[in-house]
Amino acid sequence: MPDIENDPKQYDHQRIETKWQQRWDNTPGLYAADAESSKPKYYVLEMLPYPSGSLHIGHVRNYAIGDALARYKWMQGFNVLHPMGWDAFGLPAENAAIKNKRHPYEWTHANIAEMKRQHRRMAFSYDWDREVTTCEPEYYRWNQWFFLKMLERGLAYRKKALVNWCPECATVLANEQVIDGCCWRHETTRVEQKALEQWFWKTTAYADELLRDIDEKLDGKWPDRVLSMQRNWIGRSEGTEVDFTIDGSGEKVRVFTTRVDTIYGATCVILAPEHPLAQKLMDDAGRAKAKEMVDARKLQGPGEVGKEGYFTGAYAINPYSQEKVPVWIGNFVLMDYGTGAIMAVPAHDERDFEFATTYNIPIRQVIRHPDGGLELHPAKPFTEYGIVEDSGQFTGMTSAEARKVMSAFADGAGFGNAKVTFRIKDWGISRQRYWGTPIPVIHCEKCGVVPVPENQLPVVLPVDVEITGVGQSPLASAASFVNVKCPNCGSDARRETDTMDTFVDSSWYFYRYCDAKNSTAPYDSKKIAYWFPIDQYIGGVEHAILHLIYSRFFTKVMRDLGLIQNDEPAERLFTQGMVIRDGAKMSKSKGNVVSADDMITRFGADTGRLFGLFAAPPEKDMDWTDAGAEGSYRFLGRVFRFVARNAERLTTQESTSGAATGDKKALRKLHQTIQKVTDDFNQRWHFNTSIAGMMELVNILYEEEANLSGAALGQILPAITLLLSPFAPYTAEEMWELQGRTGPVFRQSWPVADEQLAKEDAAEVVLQVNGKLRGTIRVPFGADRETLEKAAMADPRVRASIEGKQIVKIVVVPDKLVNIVVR
RNA sequence: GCCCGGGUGGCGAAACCGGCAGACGCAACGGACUUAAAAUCCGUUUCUCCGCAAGGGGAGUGCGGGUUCAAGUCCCGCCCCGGGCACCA
Repeated sequence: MPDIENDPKQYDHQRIETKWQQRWDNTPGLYAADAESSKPKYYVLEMLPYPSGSLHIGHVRNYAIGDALARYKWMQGFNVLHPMGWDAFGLPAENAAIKNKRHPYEWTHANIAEMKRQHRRMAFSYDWDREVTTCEPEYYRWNQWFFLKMLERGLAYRKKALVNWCPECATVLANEQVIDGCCWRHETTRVEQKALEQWFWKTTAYADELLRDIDEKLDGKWPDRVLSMQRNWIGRSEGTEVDFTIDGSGEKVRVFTTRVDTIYGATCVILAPEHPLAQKLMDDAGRAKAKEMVDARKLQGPGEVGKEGYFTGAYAINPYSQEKVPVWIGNFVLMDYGTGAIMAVPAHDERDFEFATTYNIPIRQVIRHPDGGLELHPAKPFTEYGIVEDSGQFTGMTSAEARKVMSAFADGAGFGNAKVTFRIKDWGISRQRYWGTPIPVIHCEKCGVVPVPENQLPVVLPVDVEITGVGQSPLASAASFVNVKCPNCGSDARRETDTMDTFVDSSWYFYRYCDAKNSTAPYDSKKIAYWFPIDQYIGGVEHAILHLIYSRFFTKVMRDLGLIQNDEPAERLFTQGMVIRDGAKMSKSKGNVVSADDMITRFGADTGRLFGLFAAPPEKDMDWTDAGAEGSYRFLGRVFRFVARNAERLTTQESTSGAATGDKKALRKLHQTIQKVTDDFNQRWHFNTSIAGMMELVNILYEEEANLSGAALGQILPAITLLLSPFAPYTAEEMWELQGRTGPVFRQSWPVADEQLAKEDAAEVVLQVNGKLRGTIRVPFGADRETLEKAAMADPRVRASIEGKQIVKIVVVPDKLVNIVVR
C-alpha cells in the first residue's frame, strides 16, 4: 500500500498546498507590480468584492479567470498590475451591527481579514501593497474631495426628490431593499414615496458622451449585452418640442414628441397629473382627481395598469393647424420624462389609441402606409412610418422627411424646436444611513449650504454612534458631529447627516490602486497615465448598468477636471457567468453554497480553480457538481504523478527502453497543446477547451509513457508544468521543483510552440459520396486534385456507393475532402 | 411590446472560416490490480436497423422552409428558455 502521506510522488493536495502557501507567505512582494519598467504594462482587474464574510465557489471561479490571465501575462513578459480591495461601506454591516451588537467597523474588518486569508489560500496573485479599503478615511476623504469638485463645477446639486420610505422602520430604503413594492424587513408593509431634499450628481450632463462612446470607444471590446443594456438605460430619443397655446389665457404648454409628423392627427393634449399647469387649469374636483392618480401610481407595483384621464375643462391650440383640442390629465403621462405633457395622436400611437377609445376622443388618421391606402385597422393604430396625409403644406412627405422639416418649421415660427431627450436620470447619491461617506457640507441658517473647506477633509465618520435601524439617520443623533460652526460666518450650524451611496466608492477605486498610499491627492496623475486604461476588467454582468455607468461617468468627470487623460476606464470588459448548483444560483438562503474552505480541504485550491474554468466557458453560467470537481482532481493527480515519476527517471539518467517510438506523437501533441492554450488566452478565453487539450495531452503521455526518450521528456515535463501553472499554481510549483528547477513558476517564460513539430505528417482527407461520409484516407499535404480523385476512386467503400451511378461532379478541397456527386 | 443572449447524447460541454457532429469531462457498464474495498490503470458508451461475427446501412444539433457538392454553422418564417428595458410620448 502506497504511503500517500509521505510519498512525494503521490498527489497529496494538502501537503503540496500548505507547503507552498507557507513559502509564498514568506516572500514579500511576490506579486508586486513594478512602478517603472522597460516591459509593457498590463492592468488586469477583477471587480472588488463586498466583504460579506467568506469566499464561496462563485468568487473562486470569478477570481480564477483574472488570476489565470495575470499569471499568463507575467509569463509573457508584461509588467502586470493585479490589485484587490474591499467595497467596505454598505448596509449589511449596519444590519449586522443591529443584529449582533457589533460595530460595523469591527464586523467589516473581521470579514476582510477572513476573506484575505482565503484569497491567499487560493493563491490569487494580488499585489497586496496596493490594497484599498473604501471605509477608511484615507480613501473616503477623496470621495468628499470629488464631491466638492463636482459642487464647484455645478455637477452636484440639491433638490427635493421622491425616495422609498418604510413607515414601519421610519427610514429611507435603497431601491435594492424594496421587494415587490414592500419593505424587505416588513414584508407586508408597502413602501411609500416621500419627498426629501437629496443630493444629485449630474450624470445627465454626460448622457450624450456616455452614449456616443459606447459606439466609438467600447463597441467590440465590451460585451454586446452590456452595451445594449447601457444604451437602453441611457435611452436617447430624437424628437421635437412644440408649444400649444391654452385657449383664452394664452399660456403655453410645451409637449415633447418623437413623431411631429403626426401632429395634424393630435386630438387632445394630455398632461401629467402633477403638471403645474394642470393644477392651475383645474378646479378642486380636478385637483382631487389628480392627487388620486398620483397616489395610485405610488402604490402601483410593476406591470401595466389601465389608462385613466380627466378633462381639465381647458382647450389648447395646435400651432400647426390652429385647431382647438381639449386638455386632459392622464395617469400614464410621466412628469419626469420629456416635458411632462404630450399631444395625443390616437391613430398612430398605441397608448393614445387606448386612451381615446376609453374617453371617446376622435381618432384622426394622418399617416398612410407607403404602399397601401388610407385604411385604418378598426382595432389598432398604425404606428409605423409612412406618407403624411391631410397635413397642410406637409402633405405628401415621408414621415422621416416630415420630422425634420416640421421641426425646423417650428423653430422658424418660434413655437418649438428639435430636441434630444434622455431616459437616464441624475444620480441621487444621498442615503439616510450611517455606514457610508459623510457628505461634506454644512447647513447654515445665514449662508445656506456651505461646502466643508478642502483643508478640513476628511469629515470623519464618528465611531461612537448608536445604530438602531429605526428613525432618522444615526448621524443626526451624534451631537458632536452635527453641531458645528459655519466655516463662512462662524455662527452655529448643522452638519449634513446623509452619507453617500456606496456606488460612489466603487466608481473610482481602480484609480487609487495605482497610487494607494497617496495622502495629498487621490492619486498622482503621472501614475494613472502609465497604468490606464485598465487593459482587462472582469466582473459580473449584474453590474452592467449601475457600477459600469457610474465608473464611466466618474472617468469623464475626472478627465474634465484635468486629472487624467483617458476617456474610458477600461479598454476591455469581460463578464463572467454565475455558478449554479442544483439548478439555482448559489446563495445562503437556498442552502446550496459550497464554501471555498470546504473545497480547499476536500480537493484543494487548485482543483477548485481548475474545475471552475473547465466546466463551461467563463462567460457562461456553470453548474457546480462535486463529481465534476472530482474529475478535475483526478486530472491534476494524473499530470502530477506523470511528472513526478518521470522527473526521477530524467534525473537518474535512466534510458528508456522503447527506442523513443512515442516521441514523435507525444511531442506533436505537446506543441499542438501549447498552440491551443496560447490561442485561447489570446483570443476567446475558452479555458474549458485549453484544459481539455491538456487532458488529451496527458492521455497520450500515459499511452506512450514507456516509449518516450529522456530528451523528449526533457521538453515535455517543463512545458506541461508551465502550461498548467496559470490554472493550478500549487501543483505546477511542486512539479517545477520536482524537476530540480527554481521558481516561482509564474516568473518563467511562457512556452513557445514549434510549428514544425506540431504539424501532422499527413493530411487526413474525408471521402464523401453525395455529401455522405464513406471513408477517410491519409495523403501527403498538398496532394493535387488528380491524386486525391484517384485515391478516392480507389477506396472500396466509395466504389461500392458509386457503383452503377453516373458521376456528375467531383468537389476537391485540398488536404481536407473529396465529395463525389452521383446521380 | 422593444433590445440582447441561448436551444447539440443520460448530464456539463466541443466543433473558432460552411467540410468526419458529440473532443474533453461526469455518470453508467465491463476488465486489470487487490483476500476485499478504496485509490489507480485499461476499455465500452448518440439513437436505431441488418449480421453469429468482422462489418455495414439509416436517422440525428428546438420546429418548418430555403441556399449549397456539403448546413449545428448562412438566409427566411416560427416555437421555447434566460437576461435587460418597459405607459419614455
